[in-house]
Amino acid sequence: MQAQLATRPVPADRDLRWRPQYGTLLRGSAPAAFGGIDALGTVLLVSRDKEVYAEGDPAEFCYKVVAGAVRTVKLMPDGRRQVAEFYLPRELFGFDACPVRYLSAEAVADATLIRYPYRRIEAQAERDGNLARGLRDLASGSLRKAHEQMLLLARKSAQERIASFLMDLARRQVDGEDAAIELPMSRADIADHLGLTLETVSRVLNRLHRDDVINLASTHRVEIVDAAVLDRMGGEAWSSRA
Amino acid sequence: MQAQLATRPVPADRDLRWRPQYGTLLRGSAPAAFGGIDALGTVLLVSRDKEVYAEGDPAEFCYKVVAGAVRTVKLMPDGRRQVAEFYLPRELFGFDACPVRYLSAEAVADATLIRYPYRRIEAQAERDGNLARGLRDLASGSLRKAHEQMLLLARKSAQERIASFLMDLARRQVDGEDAAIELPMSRADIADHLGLTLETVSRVLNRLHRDDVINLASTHRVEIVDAAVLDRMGGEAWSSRA
DNA sequence: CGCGTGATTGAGCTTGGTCAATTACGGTGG
DNA sequence: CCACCGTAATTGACCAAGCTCAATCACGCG
Repeated sequence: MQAQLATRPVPADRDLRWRPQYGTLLRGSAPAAFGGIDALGTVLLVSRDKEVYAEGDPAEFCYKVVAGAVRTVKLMPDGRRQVAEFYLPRELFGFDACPVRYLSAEAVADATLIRYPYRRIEAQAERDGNLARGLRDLASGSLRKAHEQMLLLARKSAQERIASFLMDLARRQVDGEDAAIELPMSRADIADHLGLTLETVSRVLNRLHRDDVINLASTHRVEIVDAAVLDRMGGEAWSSRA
Repeated sequence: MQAQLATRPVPADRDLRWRPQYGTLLRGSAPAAFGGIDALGTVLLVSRDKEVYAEGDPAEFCYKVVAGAVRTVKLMPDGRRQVAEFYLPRELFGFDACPVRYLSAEAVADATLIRYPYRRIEAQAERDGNLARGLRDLASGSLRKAHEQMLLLARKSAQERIASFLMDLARRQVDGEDAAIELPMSRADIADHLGLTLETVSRVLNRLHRDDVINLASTHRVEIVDAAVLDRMGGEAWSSRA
């Protein structure tokens, strides 16, 4: 449902708007530890390809994705690009405890976000040990993820990268319908996340389709036909969850 | 001097030993914010290729390198390896706020470390705001470094990777003698850090030598002949420091 | 119904990997 | 002090995964 929203442009009269929060949007926030922060947030709509923040910006806010999707990006002067991470509904980003952004964040598809003032989150964390632990877990989680991505980029084949990526998305997907994955991002985005070209991404996806490991329901929707095979393709000795 | 120590085997009667701290070893600890923690540490000697900790270990301690060098490593079941980071004298590692190690740490060369109990560091940070900020900076620094490495692995050529690596080492080197870098690690270690093969590392280093950008004084010692060129080769629009 | 962006597919090509010697170096023992 | 030995580094020849360039194709939107 919210993926629908992701693909259809919001009738925005401005690229970047914010409004007082809606209680309903805030239900079911990510880890329980973050329950207390919703009251601090305001809703923010960002349309496709618009920046949430830019490299070099002061890091005053952090965010939760409600709908749509966000990518964090690092650029080289000549245009080569690395998509550090995608953020899906319910996920938090921009929580790095740094004074200045070293990545930019952009909406992959029209996105609904909640924005929290960093200062106030920190203040809250002073009082709420649970939240403080949540923040630390978030930080250590990002670092762990980054190191997994480094292994992927340094040592995995194109097919292994795609397989790992799809299984990761499948695990993070909100809905319970096991086998279907929304891919709100373009092939180019995937390529820049996995250190490949968009042609290679396309080729590998279609090969996996031909080999009946996945089903390309549409360009932005993949159904996993054989999760076990896909998982094994990813290389790492993952931790189960059949 | 301490690089010397790195290459010459310590006459260790045991692979892994610890002794009460030596005051003299603790001078000039990394960022000023960490001044207060020295009293909590004990000295630890680890000989070449021995583990400081393993993936899966509980993360009870964190460390400072006094002499020698350490690498953090991630392995795939089939043996493919990624060296996440090297740690040189004065640098801190193992400070990730996670309950369990997701990387292993090994001595690249015989190393002298100082080991701090994580709990006590945290307790200290409760009282010492400076230290707390130091820990946060360390975390955000690692994340930033990891993302730079992701860009390197995903998008840079072999030559760019080597150039970036050498400039990074040069900047981190302790001594003032500008142009000389100690490379305590093997070509294979470098390769596994940069997502290359050891043959490619060797070829590129020797090409840079032939092109008079660097001078291979010995296998483990590189002198930078033309830092500006090397820097430019690295790709990123670095932040100066001629 | 047509148009434009994004995806797919194909045909070479390049960079870096593989395999295989050969060389050099540090450490050891005579 | 020097010869020897084992490991690590270098170098070469060849190979292949994935990139580049270039058409097509197809889907979503007006």
